[in-house]
Amino acid sequence: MKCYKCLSKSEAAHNLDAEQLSKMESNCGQVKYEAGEVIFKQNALSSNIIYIRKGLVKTTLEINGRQQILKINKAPAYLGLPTTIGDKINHYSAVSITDVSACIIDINVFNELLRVNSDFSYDIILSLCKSELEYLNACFNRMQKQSAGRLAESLLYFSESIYNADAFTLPLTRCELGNLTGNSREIVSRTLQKFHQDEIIAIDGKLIKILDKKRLNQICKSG
Amino acid sequence: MKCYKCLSKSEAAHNLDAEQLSKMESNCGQVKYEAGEVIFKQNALSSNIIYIRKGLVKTTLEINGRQQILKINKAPAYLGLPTTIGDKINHYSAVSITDVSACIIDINVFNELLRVNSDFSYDIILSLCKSELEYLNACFNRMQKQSAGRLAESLLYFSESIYNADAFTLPLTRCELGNLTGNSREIVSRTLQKFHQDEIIAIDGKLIKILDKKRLNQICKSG
DNA sequence: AAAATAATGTGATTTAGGACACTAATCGGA
DNA sequence: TCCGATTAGTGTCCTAAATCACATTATTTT
Repeated sequence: MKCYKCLSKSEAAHNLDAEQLSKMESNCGQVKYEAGEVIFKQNALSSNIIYIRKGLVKTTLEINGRQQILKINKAPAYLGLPTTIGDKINHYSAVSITDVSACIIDINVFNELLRVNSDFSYDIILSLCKSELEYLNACFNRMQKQSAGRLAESLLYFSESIYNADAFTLPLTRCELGNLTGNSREIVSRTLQKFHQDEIIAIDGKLIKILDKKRLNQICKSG
Repeated sequence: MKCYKCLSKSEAAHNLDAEQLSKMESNCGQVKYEAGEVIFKQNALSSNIIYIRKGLVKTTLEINGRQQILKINKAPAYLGLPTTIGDKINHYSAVSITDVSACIIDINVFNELLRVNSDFSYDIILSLCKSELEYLNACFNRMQKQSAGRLAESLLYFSESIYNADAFTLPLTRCELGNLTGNSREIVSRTLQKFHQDEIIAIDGKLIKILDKKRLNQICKSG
């Protein structure tokens, strides 16, 4: 597919002219991943920028056998800008959690585009800044809140930022939800159960419906 | 002082030509802060980029009366790029923890420089990427390790990244060290005491000397 | 130098949440 | 359609760490 008529082009890529787009196009692979595939791996050499056109991807950090899900990345989004530009090796892994369509862009071409098109590079700066603000928020959330607050935050995040719906199918297992929120699998189970009992949410396996968003927000905010 | 002969210019600013530097110079204030002064405040409108030429600054996030120190920023460094470029209001505060010399750069001028000089903007992208990788590391550190591991990490950070010395004067109170590492004041006291008893460090008030770096590293890594 | 304020050290108590052990359910493949 | 393998729920126990409550020191302030 040609980049210039791509409908899921990134905000930044709208600043590229025909020549620059065709340059990108000829150095860019279009790939499809099924759910659960590794897109790139922590500690591997990083030589590509990934642009997610469709789907959800988790970025994870693993040390000493312990795994932390850093973020749920939703299309459209660049993946691994920091880890590809900021260092030679990947500081984290990326794994698809739904079916994913992605463009794999050569880092050298990407860097060249950053050099020649300042509108493009400014948009990249913007997105890096916004992503950092998100991380800081998440950092606070995880550090200063306790179990229920962190979990409430995650549910609201899925509802508001990922699915834009009160009811959704959680794309993660309880264990992964634990890795995302810094809880054990058991605590996730119990806390969700508790929310269910209190009629804040309804659960049916992975299907979750937020019944009392106000109360969930309160739990999230008060910690 | 003229920017073009400034010796503590940022890496990025070395890419600016004479004209661009003079543009920056005429829209830039040089300010000195004593330890403990607020440089910018969370929730205030953000209209300046701060460049720290000398000193240490803590960035802090406060919600519901709970405070989290996000990072100890050491000169030379830009402060608040994400919060100034990424949003209209500051998502966090910055407070000097030593005497600080800083340049206050108007955001509009800074943005203009990003637009006209792609080498400058590439270096800014680089520093944003590196800073994000640092945050991710810190995030993991704080999430997955327990008290002693987090504290060990902080001591090593001060020793290796801030002071480049085994002995140093901690620039934070026990309480602040708690806010940085996600511990209570009491646990910080007790754990430092414990390290002292085990002859891993020597303490005299704020003076800290690392005696057994190997063991401290091990505590840091194993969590 | 005295008084006020803030920072630190320490014991006792409480509690959130992790670990383990097991059962039940659900999924995915041949 | 059956079987092994993940995934989920739940009770019990235990530990790390927060909190409380003071005692004790530094540091400012006047």
